[in-house]
Amino acid sequence: MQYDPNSPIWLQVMTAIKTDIVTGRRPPGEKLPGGRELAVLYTINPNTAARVYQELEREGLCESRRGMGTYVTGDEERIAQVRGTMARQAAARFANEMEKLGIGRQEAARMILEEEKE
Amino acid sequence: MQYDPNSPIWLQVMTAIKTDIVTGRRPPGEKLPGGRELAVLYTINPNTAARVYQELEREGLCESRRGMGTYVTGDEERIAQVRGTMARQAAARFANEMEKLGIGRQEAARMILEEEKE
DNA sequence: CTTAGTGCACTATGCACATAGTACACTAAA
DNA sequence: TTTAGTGTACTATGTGCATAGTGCACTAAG
Repeated sequence: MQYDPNSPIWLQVMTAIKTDIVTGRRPPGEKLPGGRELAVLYTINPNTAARVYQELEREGLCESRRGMGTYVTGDEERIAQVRGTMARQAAARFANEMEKLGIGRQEAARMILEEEKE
Repeated sequence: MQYDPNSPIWLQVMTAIKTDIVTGRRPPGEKLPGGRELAVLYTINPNTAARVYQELEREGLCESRRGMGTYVTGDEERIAQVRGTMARQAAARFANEMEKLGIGRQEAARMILEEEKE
């Protein structure tokens, strides 16, 4: 994984796993990799990995049990709620950025539809 | 101005001024506030303010002249180019985020058009 | 020449992040 | 009971960001 130096690594890894959860790639109740294993998977420090799970737990997306591991929450309503929030926030941020650039919603939407994939 | 603690302040202030330049709120050739004055305007440290101008100069959006101050570049082509890049990058980032959430371009564009303003 | 404003280059401190390493408590399985 | 895997809690180090403060070189205006 490629990391942006202008943003904390724990936040970037957290967002990646968060996305896996809300899209169902990591289903409710599933066991997540152990802290030490996560560190290897994402080439980060075990302490940073622990931070990732702490923050995910704080958002109600997973539960850590000492000696057993960390699991995706079974609260599907919460997961759906977070997914909606993520989408709405992304849209709001984009609309805001474009507005600051003096580009209206019509034009912004058009750019999304016609955008080239690189 | 409100600062996001998960991103460097110099980058946030830089983006703000960059936006002012590409939208014409700060026209080509205009004198920008002095480093010490900028620090007061944005409630940041003079060193951080200096960093902002250094980075803006590195992007070819302003020119600093010792003893005279910092000025918006007169290269209007460069300004237009940066504006286009900012818009395209914002669109690409948004489309990518939505794709990761399993939301297609049609739906993403619809959200932009129908998004509520808060 | 003097002065004010400027860019620019330093030193120093505090903090968060990321790293490395160690240790302990707990759980499940052999 | 022993063992492996786990979450959790420490200490310690290095780095970048942001802060504070000082000083110097340069420019334009008085």
